[in-house]
Amino acid sequence: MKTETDRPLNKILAALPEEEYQHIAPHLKPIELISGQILSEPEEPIEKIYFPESAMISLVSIMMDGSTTEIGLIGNEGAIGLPAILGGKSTTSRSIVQISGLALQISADIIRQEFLRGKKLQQILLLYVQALFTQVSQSAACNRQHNIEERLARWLLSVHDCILQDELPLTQEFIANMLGTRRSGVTVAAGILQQAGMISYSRGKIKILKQEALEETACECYRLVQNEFVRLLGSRRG
Amino acid sequence: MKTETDRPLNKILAALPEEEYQHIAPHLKPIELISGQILSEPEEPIEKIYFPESAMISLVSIMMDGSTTEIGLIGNEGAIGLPAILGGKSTTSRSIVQISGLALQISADIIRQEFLRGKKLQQILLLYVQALFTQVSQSAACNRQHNIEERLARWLLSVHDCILQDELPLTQEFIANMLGTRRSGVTVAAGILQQAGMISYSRGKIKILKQEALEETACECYRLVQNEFVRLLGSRRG
DNA sequence: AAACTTATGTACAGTAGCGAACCGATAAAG
DNA sequence: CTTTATCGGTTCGCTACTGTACATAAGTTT
Repeated sequence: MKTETDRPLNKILAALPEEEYQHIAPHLKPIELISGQILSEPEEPIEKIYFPESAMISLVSIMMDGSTTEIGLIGNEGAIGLPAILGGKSTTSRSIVQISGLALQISADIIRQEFLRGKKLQQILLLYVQALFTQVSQSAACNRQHNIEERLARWLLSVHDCILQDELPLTQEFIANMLGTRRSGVTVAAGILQQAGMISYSRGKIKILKQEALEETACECYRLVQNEFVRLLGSRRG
Repeated sequence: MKTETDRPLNKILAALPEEEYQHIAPHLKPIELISGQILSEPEEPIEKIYFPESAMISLVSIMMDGSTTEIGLIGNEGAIGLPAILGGKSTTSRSIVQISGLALQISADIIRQEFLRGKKLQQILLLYVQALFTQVSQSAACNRQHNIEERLARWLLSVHDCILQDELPLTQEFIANMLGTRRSGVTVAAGILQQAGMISYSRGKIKILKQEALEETACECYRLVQNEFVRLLGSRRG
């Protein structure tokens, strides 16, 4: 009688056939990630890959003047440290934990080795690369075309999808760093959403009250990216 | 006595070992691409991959209101149609020829087959995916943080690097569609650059006069992406 | 309870870029 | 050579957002 192992919440790992999962399972190490923790800095060699279980991580671009802009958002549908697979060994962005939670850590070498076997893991990871690519692309256009209110709504929905809780531990200052705007700009936009009853917040705790209304307020980018995640990976995410 | 084949200008193809190149060479078909020509639309299945020789292609995001924003720029250092390799079969963006020239066309199936053999072609293409990813990421942040003048200078330098001519056949209208701004905004920014003697233009022909001065005017994104291309692929590009 | 820290609310002048229009210049077409 | 189309220059009121500053409120520490 064959025993099936309990599978992680992480969608990539969960989608692997038993045989492949067994290859890497012994090397997966559960790690508690804490909000604000930095997993990697620009130019820094990437030694570990993380598969989020309940944590949420942002990829952030940092300009010379110190301003920051989020370029990607990763929850349990994805993985941090793709350059280890693509071969570049480092990135030009920072990986920072946005929302505390668990992740499974594994050595970059081991995952790359398994990737190079060319089986299901490779297939899924490449599809995920494309999904993330779409997300980043859309953000590039979104940052150019949409205003703070639309982008804030989009972003809140995306985070909500990532962690599946109705209360998000996020200060406006933090959000401003992600959206690449002033904190006061976030206050104003958030005020409008709150006035309309879509969210409520106080001191770093934001509650999503009306998901549908938020989706109407958000720009088209939310839906577009979400659809592409579903198409490519068969699951939600914006 | 073994005959080495003449190699394409395209950097990816040029970097392949002879044996691998011979696998795909018979299937490469030279195609003349004409400015304005659309290689693929959002959601459209990708059947062909293009390796630019002298042409330049832009990846463009199109919003529902018709506004466009360039998210990526591809010259002879790269390839169009990566989703064929990543497995997604289509993109959410448009591939449009910006500057006429030659490209080598090949069926997506054949390149994917060769890619899956897991040799040098895979290695190079994955590195290129990362390089392009960096470019798009940086554009996302750049679109948020930098003004038209800086972005225009960056963009002109990037195009210049892509096609290696000092005269660029580009109307301001076209550029505006790439930068995601009004045409009149481009006119003003271009006017400043021309006043400063960095460029000159008339009726769709832009000349780069002072590369160095342009680089000082451009935002840091130009250098950063260029450096990353060099690091990953050993060649210039912004 | 007082002092401090952190998060949020608000205000306001200044600016970049939008949106739209119009005009002139140059090139292409008849 | 005249007409037409395209491209670039310019203007102008308008808006969103910046940059900065200060005020209030809710937690935290002492």
